[in-house]
Amino acid sequence: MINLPRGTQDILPGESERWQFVEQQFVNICKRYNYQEIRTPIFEHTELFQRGVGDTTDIVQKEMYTFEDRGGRSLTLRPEGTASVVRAFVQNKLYGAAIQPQKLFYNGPMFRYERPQQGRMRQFVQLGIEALGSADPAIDAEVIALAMNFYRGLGLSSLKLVINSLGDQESRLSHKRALIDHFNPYKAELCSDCQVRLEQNPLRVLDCKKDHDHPAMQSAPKILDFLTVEADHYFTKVRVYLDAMDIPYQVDPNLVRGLDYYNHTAFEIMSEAEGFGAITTLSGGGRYNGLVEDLGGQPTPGIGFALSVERLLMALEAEKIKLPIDQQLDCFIVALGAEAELKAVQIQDQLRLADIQVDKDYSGRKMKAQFKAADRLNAKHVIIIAEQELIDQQALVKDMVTGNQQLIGFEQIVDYMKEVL
RNA sequence: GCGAUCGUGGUGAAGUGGUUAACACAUCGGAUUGUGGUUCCGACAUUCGUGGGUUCGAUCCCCAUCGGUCGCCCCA
Repeated sequence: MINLPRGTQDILPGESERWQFVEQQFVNICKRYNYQEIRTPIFEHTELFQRGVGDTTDIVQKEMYTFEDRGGRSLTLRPEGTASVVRAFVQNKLYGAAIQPQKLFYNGPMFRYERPQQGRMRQFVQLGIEALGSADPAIDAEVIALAMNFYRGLGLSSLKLVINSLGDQESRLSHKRALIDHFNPYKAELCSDCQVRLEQNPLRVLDCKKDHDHPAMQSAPKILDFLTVEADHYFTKVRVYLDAMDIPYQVDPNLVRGLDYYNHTAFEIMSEAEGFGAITTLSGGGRYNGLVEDLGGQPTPGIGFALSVERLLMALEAEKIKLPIDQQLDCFIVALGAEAELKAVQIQDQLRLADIQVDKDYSGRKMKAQFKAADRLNAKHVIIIAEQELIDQQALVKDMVTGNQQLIGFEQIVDYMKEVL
């Protein structure tokens, strides 16, 4: 037997309905916020992620599914969605479109080579949005609002929204210098990862879990103290908009996202539900005003977020939220004998063309077993066709809830079913 | 990359160094030759992830390997 690759999963009937529902709800909310779907390839040139996500990130350094195709090109299964969307934005000249900002959403599998655990798969599905072409703080708030309202609309309540500002380039440079000056005296005491981070990306030292309790961590210079007047003003406005929409949040000055392209607004939404796994992040996002330029486009501001469907379903489970999914079948046809089978197939087809959901037995089982099958499928009605029915040219239609049955002429079945359903 | 833990029929799950591997559910058949969710009876693992070792003998002991799960790191 060949098993599926580590860190992947089959989503089977019974479970797939939950995925469909959640994905449909996401499409609906995106429509309400006027975001339109974009579909990009599942793999891209490796260079896109190296440049877009950032060479120093864990994603690029150790988590990418990279392979060479037969033409010798280095390709990579996308580890996240933003780089591809921005690439498409530049390549298709969407910056020239009449409608600005371009408000896009996507839905699809992402791939990262990691050890699987609860809430972390090698292939996982992200739903995300990107708004390109506006540097208005109201868009930042809109993106956050869409995320929060999506979760709340599904019934989740144990949510924590954490936001921070990473500032503009000037803010970050002065902060970076301050961080290096601050940590250098303690460099030997930090974990090996952090010693490297201090060289490459000092900001990420701040969200190290190992050194979290190191005294130098508590006293480290906060980015918020280094924001330029403009960056500070921007962050304030984002918060004012969030307040106006009654979206509660916490400012966490240590929130640093793992991807290099972020600046200004960064946020994460976590579940605080009991019984949730060790990983609590449901989604994350932020602003990336330099990314379009980094990927060869004109300077264009952008912001977006992505959420994991796996983790969303976990959160719904943890909060014991029942999704409105009812597995029912309008009608099941019980047929006995070859001639009846033929009639059954004919009637079944007519019903289906009339937009009625129908199934029948395909194992030549006895009536009792066919009824059992109808019952298991939660059929609302059973249509019986056998010897006597063929003679009379009418079928026995049984309401499975009340148990009532009625003889209906073959020609009238479609109309009758339409009426009772 | 590191750590913990587990691996018995379609599923869940007991079990022991030694002639028949509990039990439950599901499935199928019958009681009821045209009627479901109830009941009763019967059927259903030459085999205990894979390979090797110890032993007269291993599903049970040892080693290796593969796989699942959870955690660390990091992240969605």
